Amino acid sequence: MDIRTLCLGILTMGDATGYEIKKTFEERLELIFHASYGSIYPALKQLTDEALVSCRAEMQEKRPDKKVYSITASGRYRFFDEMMKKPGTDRFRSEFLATLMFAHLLPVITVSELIDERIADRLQKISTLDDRCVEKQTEREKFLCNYGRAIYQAEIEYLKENRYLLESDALFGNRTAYGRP
Amino acid sequence: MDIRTLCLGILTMGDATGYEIKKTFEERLELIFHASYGSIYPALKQLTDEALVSCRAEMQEKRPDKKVYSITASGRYRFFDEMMKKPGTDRFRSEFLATLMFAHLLPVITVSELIDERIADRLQKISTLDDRCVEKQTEREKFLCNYGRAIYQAEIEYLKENRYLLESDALFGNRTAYGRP
DNA sequence: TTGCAATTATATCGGATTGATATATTTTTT
DNA sequence: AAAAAATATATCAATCCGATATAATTGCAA
Repeated sequence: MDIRTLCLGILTMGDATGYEIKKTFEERLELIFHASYGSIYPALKQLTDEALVSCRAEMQEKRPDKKVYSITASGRYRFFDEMMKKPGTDRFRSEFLATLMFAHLLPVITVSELIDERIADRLQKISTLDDRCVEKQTEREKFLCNYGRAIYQAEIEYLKENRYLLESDALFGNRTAYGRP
Repeated sequence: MDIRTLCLGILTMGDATGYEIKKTFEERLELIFHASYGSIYPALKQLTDEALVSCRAEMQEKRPDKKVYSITASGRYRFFDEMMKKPGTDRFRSEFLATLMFAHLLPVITVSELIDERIADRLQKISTLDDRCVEKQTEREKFLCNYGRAIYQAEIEYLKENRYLLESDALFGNRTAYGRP
């Protein structure tokens, strides 16, 4: 499953411009998939070439033309076929966790601050999800909102209960700052 | 933080070949960061050019030479500097969740099987983590193991308790298979 | 009211990364 | 004895990210 497929999926929810698709990725698919303009615009071009989406240009006075994309019938079939494939494995990259992996090479204070900030960030994310979840939405979107909530909450609890392990580990390993005690 | 930096980090734990670094990514950093040969070998080449790692070739009879990499003093300094930077945001991509987002376009049975398989997969992952966690390891690695465990467990519980939301949603939305009821 | 930041909108480019593939020998399992 | 898995390095096309360029509009605070 690539960005092209996800763009098709977003277009099953209604016509949209490239800009709006990007916003959908940010606002509703943040927990699920990331995509940047650098992949969305070329994806839409390719999909248009393959006739999986159609594109109408809405002229606007004194504004660049808005290109509104619609999914075509063959686009819907293609999307369905893609969805029926077994999903590939998750791809995850966390610089935060990578840093914790080497906590013993860092000053204790840095590790503590890092964890504090992470907890604050997760709380922030939960509150954003809560706001978005009360709005009118499908059951599916509520499901995904609360899914994110549950995972973030579990992370916060784990960090609070176990941070001392890293903070004391760093204390002992930190006789010099460069990993050679 | 890029693959180069992570390779440096792995080399702070001891000398290794490209092959061994790949195994470390798979076995110990699976929860954190993904990297393939296509990025690891070029990374090691670049790091060597910058003298952040050194490389000695161990001749082996009737086997390709093993290239064993060691981190240099300037490599350690560089790694420390990178670790002191604020970590960037997590990057996540889940085809599983993306599929759930469009559960209403799929047959109910498919959604159910998908969730069953996901739960089975998470249980499998927990059991692998458990095996690995009992082995001799640092506090940090135990912390990360149990972190993964906590997140996977939270996911399983959430799926079990809320799957009915998607399964009934699919039931209602599934009058035709292509998203046009 | 004026000026500045944010939003709407499209697009491209270099660089990073993936997943597949090629090659070749040894060890382990069947 | 044969097949599969592990050890080991390396490259390539395709994909994707983050930054940047461009440009007009809207909203808000000084």
